[in-house]
Amino acid sequence: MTQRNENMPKNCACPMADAVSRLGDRWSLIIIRDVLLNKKRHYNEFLHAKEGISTNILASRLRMLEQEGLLSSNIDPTNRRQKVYLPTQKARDLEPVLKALEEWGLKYPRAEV
Amino acid sequence: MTQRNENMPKNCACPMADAVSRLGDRWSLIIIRDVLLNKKRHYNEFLHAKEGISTNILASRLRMLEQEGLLSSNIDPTNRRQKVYLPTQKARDLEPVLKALEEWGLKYPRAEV
DNA sequence: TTAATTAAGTTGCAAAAGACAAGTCAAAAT
DNA sequence: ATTTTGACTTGTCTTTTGCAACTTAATTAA
Repeated sequence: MTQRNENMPKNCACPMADAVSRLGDRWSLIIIRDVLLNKKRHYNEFLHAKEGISTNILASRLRMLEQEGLLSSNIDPTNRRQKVYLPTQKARDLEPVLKALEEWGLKYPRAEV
Repeated sequence: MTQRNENMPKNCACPMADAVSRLGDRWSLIIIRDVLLNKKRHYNEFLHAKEGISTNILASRLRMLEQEGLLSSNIDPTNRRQKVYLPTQKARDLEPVLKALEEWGLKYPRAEV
């Protein structure tokens, strides 16, 4: 299990740094994007995002996002081996962050495409 | 030198993921916050951010942010051993991202303070 | 009704990134 | 001339990531 930057002080008094310490890794926001904007709901859908996350990292991120209260999960009653992940309000409230990142990314695409 | 997630495809066609692959680590946005909002300009000021970045990581991040065109650096003419880092427009355009993260962080402070 | 497939993981190992302490080196202050 | 300071680098250790292979239970196919 990942441990979100334990050496940052817990009460760092800067909500922005606080947010970064919880979301500032390479995958959390990608998963949030997929569940929020691309309506992905299952492990396999997240796994096949074109960014290419690996299975163990995906599993640990889903677990962590659930612990952080950004995702909820239930077993699909119609197919008991499918797990359904859903975004919480806490995740939905990240949409402005995604939007802002998207706009910046559009304005400044990476150099050596 | 850090290498921002080389295994993400370069042309991943999602500007948001593209932005995350360049800024989604524990320190880049903290440094951008300091240079942008807290008007920090020198290595030592960044170093003493209350989040506690270590010297080698700070050096590599400053170098990388400069390469990415988010910071410019010049030697202070009045004190030739001081290096002055300044944000570029590209960095200033991250302000909406910082704002959005801050608002989310305010609404959802970390649990076990 | 046994056999194959599939969803959602786990395990093991190598490589990369991060943390911490100590050291370097040139410029400036004493 | 000596000490202090700013901006780093180096070395070592730990943590996180990436990759491949394996597991387990549920479902589908033969």
